[in-house]
Amino acid sequence: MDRPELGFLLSRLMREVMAREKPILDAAGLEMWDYAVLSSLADSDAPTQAQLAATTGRDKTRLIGNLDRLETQGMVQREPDPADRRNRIVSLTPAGARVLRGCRDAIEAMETELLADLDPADRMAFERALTALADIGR
Amino acid sequence: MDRPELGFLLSRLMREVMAREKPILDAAGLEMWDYAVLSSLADSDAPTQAQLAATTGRDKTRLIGNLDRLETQGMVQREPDPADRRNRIVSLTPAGARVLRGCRDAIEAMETELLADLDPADRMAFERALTALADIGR
DNA sequence: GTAGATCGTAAGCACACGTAGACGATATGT
DNA sequence: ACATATCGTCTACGTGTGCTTACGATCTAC
Repeated sequence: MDRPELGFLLSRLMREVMAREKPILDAAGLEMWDYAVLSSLADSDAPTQAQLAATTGRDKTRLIGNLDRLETQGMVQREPDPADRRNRIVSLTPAGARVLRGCRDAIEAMETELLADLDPADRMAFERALTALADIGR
Repeated sequence: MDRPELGFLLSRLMREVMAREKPILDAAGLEMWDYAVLSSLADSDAPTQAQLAATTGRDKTRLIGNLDRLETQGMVQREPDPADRRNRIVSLTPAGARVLRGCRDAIEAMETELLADLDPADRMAFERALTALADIGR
């Protein structure tokens, strides 16, 4: 008997998660990538745009458009790096942090509901294993 | 402390899995989608193209090109459905099944290596939970 | 000071995607 | 019989994607 393949299971689950995230982000006026950027911004501090692109997995040149939009929406600000003025340091504004907080709460609630049917021990092992595996690609 | 988000963890892991699958599929001369089609073909029997598109998540019109290529490569055949001649029933040829078998073995080996560092109990719980979760979207 | 690398930005490219529209062949409802 | 719907196919469109190149500003090495 074949073990079902990791890739297929992951893509199916991913599609489901994204489908459930979309209405939440729509309500906040955010694209998927915007949210990824905001979220990554809240975790790492004072990243340059190149670092931000690397951590989010977004192309460096594509990131610019997202930042432009987020900046005009007042959720993000770009400041020159005093240490190296080629860099632009991106940071969350209070408004951006507030929007992000709302989305995160809603998404966390969605996720706990998604995982609710699992056996509690399996659920914790799942989160633990997933966290470990996601760090493999550094 | 925030629980890291499911979507981000999944996308990171997915990227890693796909990166490791790519050389295997390249060696077999298959695209990602080709493999998904072949694999789905091996599991469900006598699907029409519409059903195949639905189970793989591929767009109906995009699937046509993949089937064309796979058919000229002799891995797949399309036959009219005797019960409803509007349908075309897609099936694996022996050659297609052989190529698929090779890829599946290689990918399974890659996956066991990927999961090798997990605690055995966690690994089993992870697979169990992932399988259950992937079925949520039917 | 000069040469070379790096950062953010802009513009262009080729490609994959989903969607929609049309078409012939076929099936179904009345 | 006729109208309507479905299936596979093709074409066209708009969009998102990564990649490449170029540029000015800036830093680093020598």
